[in-house]
Amino acid sequence: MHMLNANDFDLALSFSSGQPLGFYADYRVGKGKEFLSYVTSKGIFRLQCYGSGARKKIDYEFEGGYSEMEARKEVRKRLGLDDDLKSVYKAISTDAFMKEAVSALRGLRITQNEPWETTLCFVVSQVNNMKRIRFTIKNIIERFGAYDAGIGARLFPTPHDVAKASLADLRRCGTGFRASYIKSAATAFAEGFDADAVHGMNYRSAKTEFMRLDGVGDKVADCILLFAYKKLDAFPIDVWIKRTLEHVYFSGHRKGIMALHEFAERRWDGYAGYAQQYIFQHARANKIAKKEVQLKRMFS
DNA sequence: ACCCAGGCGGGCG
DNA sequence: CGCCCGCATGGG
Repeated sequence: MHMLNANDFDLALSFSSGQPLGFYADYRVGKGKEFLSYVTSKGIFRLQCYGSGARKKIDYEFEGGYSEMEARKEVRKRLGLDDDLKSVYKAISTDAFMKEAVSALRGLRITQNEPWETTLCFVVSQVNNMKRIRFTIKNIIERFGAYDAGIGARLFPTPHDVAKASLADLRRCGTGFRASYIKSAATAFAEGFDADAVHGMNYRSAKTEFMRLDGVGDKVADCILLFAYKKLDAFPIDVWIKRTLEHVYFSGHRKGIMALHEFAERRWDGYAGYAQQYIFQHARANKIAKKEVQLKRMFS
């Protein structure tokens, strides 16, 4: 068992706020500890989180193709432990709404996941809900991941594993109309799409590169850049973000996606991705702007 | 019976 | 560019 210090890290929030980790990891609470386990394409990690504030600790163990140093780096990176939250909070606490969100969600971090895992998760996420996204991703792991007898579990399926699946088999995982997008993205990753090269690109170029994949548009591309490449200027705009920005900053007036991108870039320069995650989670937790939408619909 | 869910691609003007 | 539609599927 190895140990890490994890100041200002809230595992439950980071896990449950719609990030890839929350789509394929297992999480539970007990005995004053939180437990998290997740598979990668190379192995498995099991974590225990305990303590609070500046004395927060994480014990972890791993199996699979990782050296001690690689495993430690994997956990720190995966959980976002090296992010300087003080700087983040300073940059995104631009108004009363953001201060309230930060105050309510202190310790929520942006996780960093593998590009292929993240792509699969967010292609599956489109016009879908959290519960079914988790259901579908777990089905895909169970059905297509290679069984590792040493570990006693299925690893996260590689692009090749998924590319060779039939559309019908993908459908059986609950993917619905996204099956062809998934197969197409898996094929691209398996046949030379250079996911590693994207690390060295700026946000704009990286986004253009990912949007060439069938089934990856503006929103999914931003999710991949944020949650796999940690490009903090990425700002995924889903229905919640759109409604909430319109509600909080534009008196409820409707705005186009591009206008909202420009707004976020100006307002949270360099940290828009973090702002987005706090807006998303805070809006959902409090159903902000949702009742208003329903009322409008009733009287229109 | 309807609406909604971390959208996207294609067609139209 | 903008808007509108269909795309599976389960849950309120």
